[in-house]
Amino acid sequence: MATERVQTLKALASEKRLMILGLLAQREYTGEELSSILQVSPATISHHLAHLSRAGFVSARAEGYYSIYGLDVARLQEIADNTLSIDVLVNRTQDLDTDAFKNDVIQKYFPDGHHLKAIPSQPNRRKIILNEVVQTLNPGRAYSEVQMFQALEKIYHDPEELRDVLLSQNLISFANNGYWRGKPQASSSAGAGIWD
Amino acid sequence: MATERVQTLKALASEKRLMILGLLAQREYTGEELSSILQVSPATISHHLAHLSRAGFVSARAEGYYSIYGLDVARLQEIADNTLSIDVLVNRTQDLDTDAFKNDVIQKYFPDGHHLKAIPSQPNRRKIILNEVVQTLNPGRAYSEVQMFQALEKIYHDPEELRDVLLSQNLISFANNGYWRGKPQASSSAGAGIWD
DNA sequence: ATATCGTTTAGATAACTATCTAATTAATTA
DNA sequence: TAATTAATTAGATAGTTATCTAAACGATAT
Repeated sequence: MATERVQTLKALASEKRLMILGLLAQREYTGEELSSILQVSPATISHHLAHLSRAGFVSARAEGYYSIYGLDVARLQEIADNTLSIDVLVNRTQDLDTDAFKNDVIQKYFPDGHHLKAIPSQPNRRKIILNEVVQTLNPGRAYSEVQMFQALEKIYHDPEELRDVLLSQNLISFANNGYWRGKPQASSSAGAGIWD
Repeated sequence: MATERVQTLKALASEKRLMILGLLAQREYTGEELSSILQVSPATISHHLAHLSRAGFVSARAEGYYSIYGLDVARLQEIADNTLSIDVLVNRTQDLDTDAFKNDVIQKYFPDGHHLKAIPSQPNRRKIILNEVVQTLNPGRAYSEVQMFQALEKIYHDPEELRDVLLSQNLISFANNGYWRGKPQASSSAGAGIWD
């Protein structure tokens, strides 16, 4: 079943029902009157009114064997204000996994979770994947040429290509004789022995 | 085909499409991203976006072989303000024949257009029919007992009953020795010879 | 009491909608 | 040029909805 807000909008998304609302906005009507005016059977009118009633737009009052229907004007305004506001729409996306696309891409390029199958050519995929690769590097230290090679070798069959791509995207940098994740760290007068 | 306003509301009356609107309210998305997040095929996303696009809520911009979709915030507000306002709803009832019920009743009780089949027992039908009967009387003159009998005899098989019912509903009155349609006319010193 | 009346419910059917897969298109990359 | 990619369109199917007729219901009228 659909959620309440969709049921509410579906109640409105019907020519006949909008006409009923328009009529009830002017005065109360019985079912048989609506049936004559809208040229549909009483059963169909009953169906439409039940729909509108469920959504809270109209209320019925019994009088003899008549049901007399009236419009709840405030409810209409409430819908216009609340159901279609940006805030409400945004709020209802909270349950969604907005990282789904990112995760799908990662899943596809790291089928086993560790080894990169290929470097994506499309910029959006490439950005996601390279960002994932760079997570495996330590941001606080320098990598020698060999160390970077060894680190990337675990991930990809062509470490040098991967390194060059990371460089070109400014995800790693080269400074003070070493590679760094992101921008180079403020060097504490680097010398021999910084390669742990 | 449904009217434009119904198409617009139908575009909104869908959980998936409301979610798309909620997402697009936050930033632009491509179709494939929406496909991942909402867990439906790209074809289905395309279908939903076409729907929203037709209703004017989203617009697409091509970038490479991507379509990048964005939300028209003003359009949402416009819908909330215009489609669901009482004034608009009332306006759209102008095309309806709001006398349809009355006409149906008249048709049913005057099958040949002239002779009243029966006096309805339900107040709403009775009111319509008696009002129709009284139209056949001249408002500017007095009717003698016999004249009233003759006038109603043309319409109904029991003129006396009809006359009494009209009297009880105050649709005719008795004053200055004669019957009048509605309230009695200011008599110009009535005497013999007023029975034309 | 019996019949009548407006409404509602049940059941059936036709029209519509959401969704998928497959084919097509337009653009990009190798 | 050939292969890949995202988007769209076409066609099929399952689920939903609008509408009708007929039956059931609750109240009124004869």
